[in-house]
Amino acid sequence: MSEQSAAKVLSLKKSDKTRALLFRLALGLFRRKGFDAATMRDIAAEAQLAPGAAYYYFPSKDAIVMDYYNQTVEEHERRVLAGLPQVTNLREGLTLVMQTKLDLLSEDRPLLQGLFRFAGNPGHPLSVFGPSTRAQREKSIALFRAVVEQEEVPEDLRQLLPPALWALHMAIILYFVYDDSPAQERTRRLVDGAMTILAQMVALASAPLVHSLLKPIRSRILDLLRDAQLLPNETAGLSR
Amino acid sequence: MSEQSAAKVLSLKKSDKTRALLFRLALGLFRRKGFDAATMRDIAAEAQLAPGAAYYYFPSKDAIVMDYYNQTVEEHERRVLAGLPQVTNLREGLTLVMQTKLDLLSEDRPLLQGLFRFAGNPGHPLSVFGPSTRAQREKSIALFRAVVEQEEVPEDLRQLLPPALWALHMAIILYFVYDDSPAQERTRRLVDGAMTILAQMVALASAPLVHSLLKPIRSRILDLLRDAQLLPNETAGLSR
DNA sequence: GTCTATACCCGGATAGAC
DNA sequence: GTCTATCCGGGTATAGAC
Repeated sequence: MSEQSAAKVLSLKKSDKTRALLFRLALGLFRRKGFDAATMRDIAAEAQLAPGAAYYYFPSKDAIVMDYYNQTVEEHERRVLAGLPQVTNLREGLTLVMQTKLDLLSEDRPLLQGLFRFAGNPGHPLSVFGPSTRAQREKSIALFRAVVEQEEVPEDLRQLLPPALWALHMAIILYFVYDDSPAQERTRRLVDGAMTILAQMVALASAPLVHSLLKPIRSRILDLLRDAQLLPNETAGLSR
Repeated sequence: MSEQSAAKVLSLKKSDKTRALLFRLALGLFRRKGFDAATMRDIAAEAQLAPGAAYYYFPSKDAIVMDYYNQTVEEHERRVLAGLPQVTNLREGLTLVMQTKLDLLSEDRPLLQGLFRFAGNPGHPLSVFGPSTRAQREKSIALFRAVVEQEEVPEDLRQLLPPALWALHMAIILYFVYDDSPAQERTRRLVDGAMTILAQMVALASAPLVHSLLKPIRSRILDLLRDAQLLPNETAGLSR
């Protein structure tokens, strides 16, 4: 390995610094002004660069959001894995995943517009439900799976819960974006309450008697979701 | 009432015709090319008008979608009310509301991007979850309520179900937008299956024994949703 | 390889003419 | 009332300076 490439790996080249700076300033602007109002010109200007310079580092405005999305997913994974050893039951595990995510996004509500904007656009690379974000989506679902698998949970619930929880988590983020209570404490309470109830329902559904009683209905649900390709079997999620 | 205003009411003035024409052509373009790709210039050109002329009839491109939204909600209500007398049980009622909606939207999947685009933007007038679309949202929820109230359903479920079903219906429309199976039959099957299972679960939860068993958990859910302002009490939905 | 200056172009919107 | 001409902002492309 040459000195040069060693330097590339170890210390940040100038371009990396500039890129990071642009990214940081862009996030700041997105947060302060919202995704639409913050223009590429603003971003470049804040870094005291010409507009074109920004395009040297990011092929498009969306690409910045894509980076943000990736970074968020990775940081979420890191924090959840760090907290997982302290978890002793399902409720705590679910709460960990959800609240950690909200911690991560706490400042980013105006920015999330940029992510939701394409949620209804199957072809768009930034669509959170689309094929191009499948890797991130599956990483997210895997976090829920990790939490669920720490428990003794019936097989069908093990399959069902992770994607269902991910979907719920998307809905909660949407709620979070709309929540104008101070520090979004309303969302926080909702999460705590919902996770408590969910854990109770899972426990109830897992109790032998109820479990066998509900067996047929659960397998019908599984069949339905499989047919709808909503369970990550061979083809995952809405992504196909 | 003067002749003039009588004429205004009875027959369409030229401007009304032009407006209707523009609206029709706009929908056609939105459907064929998607919301983004269809420009106001396209729309005006198709009506053989100058771009600015379109703005005489619609204050913005979004306004066309707003009209579409209103029209859809109203037509949905009309069709559901027409079908309601034939409904004999909850499953049929739920299926009626959902499938009728899909019938209505069957050609409009590319256009729905225009509606979903602002779903994550609380301030935007077109946001389906926002305060400005509250009237339409409540009309929609009322359809579900009408269906639920045709049945003998416990009080707490009566409160819970309509908004929950509306939320599910939004999720299904999202699924529908992503569904590339021929004629979206996958969504159709999903709806049929989901409504069947839902009706079974409601029946199960209403059975006296199970009902009292589940009483505490249901009331906890109600409290939670009320605190989250997700039930249309004094303040409705995400709309506040 | 990094960046500036500038231009392109689209498309939503508007001022004002007929 | 209806429409033409025009504006303006912003994402993006590019030519070339350093």
